[in-house]
Amino acid sequence: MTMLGNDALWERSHNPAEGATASLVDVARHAGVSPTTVSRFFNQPGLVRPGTRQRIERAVAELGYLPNAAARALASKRSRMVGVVVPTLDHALFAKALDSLEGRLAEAGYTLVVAASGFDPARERRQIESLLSHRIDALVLVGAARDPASYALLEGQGLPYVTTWVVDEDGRHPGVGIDNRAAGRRIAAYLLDLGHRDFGMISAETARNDRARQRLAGVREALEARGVALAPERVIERPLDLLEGGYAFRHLMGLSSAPSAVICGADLFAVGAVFESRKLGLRIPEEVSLTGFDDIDLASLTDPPLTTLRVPVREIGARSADYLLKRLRGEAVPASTLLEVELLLRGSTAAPKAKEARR
Amino acid sequence: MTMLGNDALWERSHNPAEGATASLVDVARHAGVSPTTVSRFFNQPGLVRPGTRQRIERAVAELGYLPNAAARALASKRSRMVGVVVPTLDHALFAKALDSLEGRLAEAGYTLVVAASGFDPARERRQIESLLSHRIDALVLVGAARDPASYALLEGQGLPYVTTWVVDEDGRHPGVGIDNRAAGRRIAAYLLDLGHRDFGMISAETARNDRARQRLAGVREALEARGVALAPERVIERPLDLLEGGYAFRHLMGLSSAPSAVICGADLFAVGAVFESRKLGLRIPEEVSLTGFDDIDLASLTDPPLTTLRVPVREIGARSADYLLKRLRGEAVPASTLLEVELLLRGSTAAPKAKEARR
DNA sequence: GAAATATATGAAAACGATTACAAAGAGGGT
DNA sequence: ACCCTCTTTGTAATCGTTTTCATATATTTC
Repeated sequence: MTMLGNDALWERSHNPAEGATASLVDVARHAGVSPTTVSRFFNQPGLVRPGTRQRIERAVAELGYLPNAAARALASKRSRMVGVVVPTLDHALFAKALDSLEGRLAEAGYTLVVAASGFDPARERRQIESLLSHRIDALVLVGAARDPASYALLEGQGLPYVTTWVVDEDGRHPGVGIDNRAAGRRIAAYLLDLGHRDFGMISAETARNDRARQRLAGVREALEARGVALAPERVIERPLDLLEGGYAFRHLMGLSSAPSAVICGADLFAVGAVFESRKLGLRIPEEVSLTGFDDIDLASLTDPPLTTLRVPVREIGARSADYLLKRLRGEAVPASTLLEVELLLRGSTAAPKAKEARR
Repeated sequence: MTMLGNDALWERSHNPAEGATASLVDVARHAGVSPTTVSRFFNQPGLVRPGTRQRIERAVAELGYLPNAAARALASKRSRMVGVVVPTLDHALFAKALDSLEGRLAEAGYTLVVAASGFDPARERRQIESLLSHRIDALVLVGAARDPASYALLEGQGLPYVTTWVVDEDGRHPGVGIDNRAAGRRIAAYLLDLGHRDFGMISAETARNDRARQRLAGVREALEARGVALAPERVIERPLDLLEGGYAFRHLMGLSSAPSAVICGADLFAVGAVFESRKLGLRIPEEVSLTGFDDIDLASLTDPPLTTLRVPVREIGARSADYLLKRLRGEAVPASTLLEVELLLRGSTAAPKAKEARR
């Protein structure tokens, strides 16, 4: 290790290769300017003269300087991090929404901090606390039903946040999503129009999932409006999973009077049901109509392809990001964004068999 | 708003409801102890007397105090955040691995910071810089192929990290994953043993994906070892997507001499191929054998179910977390963890048609 | 009951940025 | 030349913790 004596300043451990990460002060010294100027160089480069800018640039490169986000956050009270709490990452739709969310945020210089709640409100609250502790600048949540304490926390901090997948009916909380209840009504109405009167439904667990709850409620509403009942034993609630969809379908079709149409609260269930139908030797849609929800990739590939409601998942992520970014910039924003769901008519639905079409 | 004069200390804006988040100093004052003690209360509660502890507990509750992680990170040089850069979140396997990673880390009090690289090494490097800037305590990466500058950064900082899905052959980088090359050999050997000699392969884009590259290399090795060639036009590289698998399969089966076995570098391709086979009127495995890779949920549900190699995805996430947590605790850890892949023989493979079984 | 050892607490200096506020230089008008 | 304004740079306080190190208060020990 040769030492040439001409590098003037060597006050502390000034060795860049040492892993002793350089600080802004080191950069300033190296460039022969004040720390303030270096800070400006990063935050409002326009305010620093081109010549100075170059010297700083060089110092930064030579020292391999990386700003310390913690110090930054502490001093500026902005962390440039956005938090998100999803029920689970192990679900294509959440992951897809996250992907577009992350993309938009990264473009804007924000980093995404992720936590999973496992559909548990108490755990969600703890995750929110943890994120708040990290002083995130904004927060993305899924669904509207949660521990009131969670909302209290957010409002107490005045933190910008959005609820996604849903739009709060009372407009109390900003949201980017769809009207799950209306969507439920829509798919039920479609099947009613086809002539169906005997329904079964496969739903995610409504106790822990307000989207599922609303979809089910919408279906119920539409049926009741036409005087059709949906008996409790015709509604199967299961954890969201391909295989569970198959089991539930088998159960429904095994009832003494089997439904002529099965509404699934998620495509995953419906896909499972399609596979199961083959094992059962039941033809879809001839013997039973089947509908999904979400329009995952698979939905169009099954045999028959699924009639379903398309939920604009990536758009939910992107719009949530946009909403928060605008709020962070202090721009005005609509409280909520209601996205359209599209009814996709494919091969899994048809009029009920003649013998069933009463009335 | 009533004001009773008996709350002695009211020096600054001491209003908890105000959203003016209380600081540790506020808590200390409120509890009548020094900031040091409050800090201890959080970090080494054993060192503070039960009586004092209770007073602090109450002060914390009354003020709704949330520690400021930025300040904590700054002072302690530990952020309690772990970073991860995945190619994309829009892929069930990465999401699933992330889910188990997040779970393990959250248990241990660490928060997960997520970034996506879009399979672009330059973007990955930038994401790593951003994460380093946030002073993450550890980092999870996917795959082994990346901008050397990225590794330089990590080593320069002395940051604990793991590469996942792969295990570096030369042991230069700690890894938790499988031996993709050996897996490729394995599936090819199995098909060779069945008597196949005409192969096609559907692979993700090897230029951007070292896992795919290794799987392909493994297949090639096994074939060449038995004197079987894999012509370039028999290898289709496509973005990882269900539909692309179908297109590629159609293309392969349309070649003047179609392969008797198609090896897919991912189940997603294979599932797409199964759907496509139906459209083409090609029977699997009678007319063509098909294999997948990964064992996603769907793989066992298609008709026929897929012969594939099971990759222990959740275990990759969990073990990565364990590895990093141990390193963070300063415990000794094996440099790399090689996980087993399991060959699952299902219905999509069979001996080639007699006319083809030469030799 | 005094000395020695634990156990609990505190004072004050970091940590590495940002940000008012102040000051110095540059350019323009008269 | 002189004053004024605009641009560019610098000084010093601040953000909310952790962390030495020192000190005061219990608890043993003999």
